[in-house]
Amino acid sequence: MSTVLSSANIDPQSDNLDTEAQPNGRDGGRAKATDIREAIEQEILTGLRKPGAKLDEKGIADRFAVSRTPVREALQQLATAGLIELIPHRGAFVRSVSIRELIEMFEVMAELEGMAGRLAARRVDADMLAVLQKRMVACRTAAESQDPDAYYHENERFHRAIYEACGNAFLEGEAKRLHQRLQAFRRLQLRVPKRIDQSLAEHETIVEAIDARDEAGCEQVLRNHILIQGERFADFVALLDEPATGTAGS
Amino acid sequence: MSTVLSSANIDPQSDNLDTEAQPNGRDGGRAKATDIREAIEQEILTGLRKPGAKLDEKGIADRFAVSRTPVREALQQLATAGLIELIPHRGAFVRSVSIRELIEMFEVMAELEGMAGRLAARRVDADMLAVLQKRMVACRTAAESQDPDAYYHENERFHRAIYEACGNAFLEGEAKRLHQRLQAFRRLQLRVPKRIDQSLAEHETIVEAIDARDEAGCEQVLRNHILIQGERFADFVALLDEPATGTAGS
DNA sequence: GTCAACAGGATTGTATACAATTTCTATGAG
DNA sequence: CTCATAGAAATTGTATACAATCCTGTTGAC
Repeated sequence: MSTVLSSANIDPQSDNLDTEAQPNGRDGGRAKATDIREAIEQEILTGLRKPGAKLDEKGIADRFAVSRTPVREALQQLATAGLIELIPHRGAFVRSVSIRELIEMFEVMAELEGMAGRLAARRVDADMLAVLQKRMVACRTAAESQDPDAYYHENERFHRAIYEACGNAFLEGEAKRLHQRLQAFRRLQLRVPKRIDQSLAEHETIVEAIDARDEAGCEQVLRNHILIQGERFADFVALLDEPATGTAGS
Repeated sequence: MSTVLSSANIDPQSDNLDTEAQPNGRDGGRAKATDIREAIEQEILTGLRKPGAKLDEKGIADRFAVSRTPVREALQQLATAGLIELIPHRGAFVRSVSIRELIEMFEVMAELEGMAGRLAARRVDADMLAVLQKRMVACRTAAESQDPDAYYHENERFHRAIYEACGNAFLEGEAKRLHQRLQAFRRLQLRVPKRIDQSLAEHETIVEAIDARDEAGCEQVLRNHILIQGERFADFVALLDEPATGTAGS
């Protein structure tokens, strides 16, 4: 199975992660299946629930003060989305993402992003271009503030703007889905010192290419923009390797 | 909402499509949630269940001789996969695919296929190449038999072989998923008279490109190979237009 | 001391019961 | 005759109960 990121068996993780982890706002809207799905999804993507960790139905049900029924529906959805694995009669487990699979995902992401950029360069109108430029400026501001989290956020919005500009709603959906799936890793990746400056420079090049209606150029830059993240990330994990690695047995 | 393919309101479709439509084989293995999902999925993809048609929980449950619980789980999965739409307190409906969305999906499919071809040309080994050639020959045999269904089947296997040869398991999964999603439309598309011959010729070009390790060439041919299907299909529906079109209001 | 077999407990999968919401139908006003 | 409204029937969403399966700890044979 090769190396795996971020092990489970660190903490039994009693599944009542927090007593305060109530759904949305006060109990105004009782937790529906969708709320539960989103909550757990977020916990997985942010790394709160570690790969390999088991998701206890009863525990989650108790935490949200509902029965197991809506919890199971949420788990079904998460399984179809590929975030967890549902083993019959054994339970639900956060899927372990191997380095290999992660690189593969970045490879596909790069292709989709490149495609979105190419289409955006072909189809963008004045309004959309203005939005993109605005998002890019926001990225620059965030970068200057030297706050990785702020940049992370603006970077997110910038890329989503590109998806939206591509004029292909289906592609937009697929790209957002995969983007979200990778978000936890992308975040880590931005810690690398000079990466933010480089990322920002690439953003500028991307917007210029779209402005110039340079389809091939935009595709190329955008694709590399993502691929670099994948490679950098691979380097990153190759460096630590031991610490948080190896789920079952290294 | 623009034009939509294949309307629902043709037949109440009493949801007991068939009394004989029992699950797998005899009742040896009782119908689990997965079986139900696959059965319904197939019914949707083959066009048996038409876009907009409602999926009655109780009806399906009765048909498979189970309670509503596993049926609901199956529906959840299908909703996440994008095949049906789950409207709260209203029920599950087969998603209507607009022509626009369909073209968008073909556009993405073309990109993924092109990518798979490019990677296959880069990474293929002797064994995989042999498999591809074998699949291609099988396509030729089927084409010569003038049997659209036979060709459809072999065509399916040929494309899956390319996905498997690309060396990116994640891409392979995504491509197969989308491919399956489009299978119903692809099938229709092959009815066009000379399309099979042309498709076969393209297959031969693709294998040659992979054999020659011509990444760019293979990507190009494969991408067009899919895009043509999308365009042809758009032409196709534009032709009929009226007959089986328009779900809510034209 | 090690390993296999078995019983008990715990957890998942399914069925049934009930609550919440929507849709259909009938009634009556305008 | 049309439309709005109220109530009944049907359907979805959730909770609870039960069945099937798996995990754990103990016992006993070798």
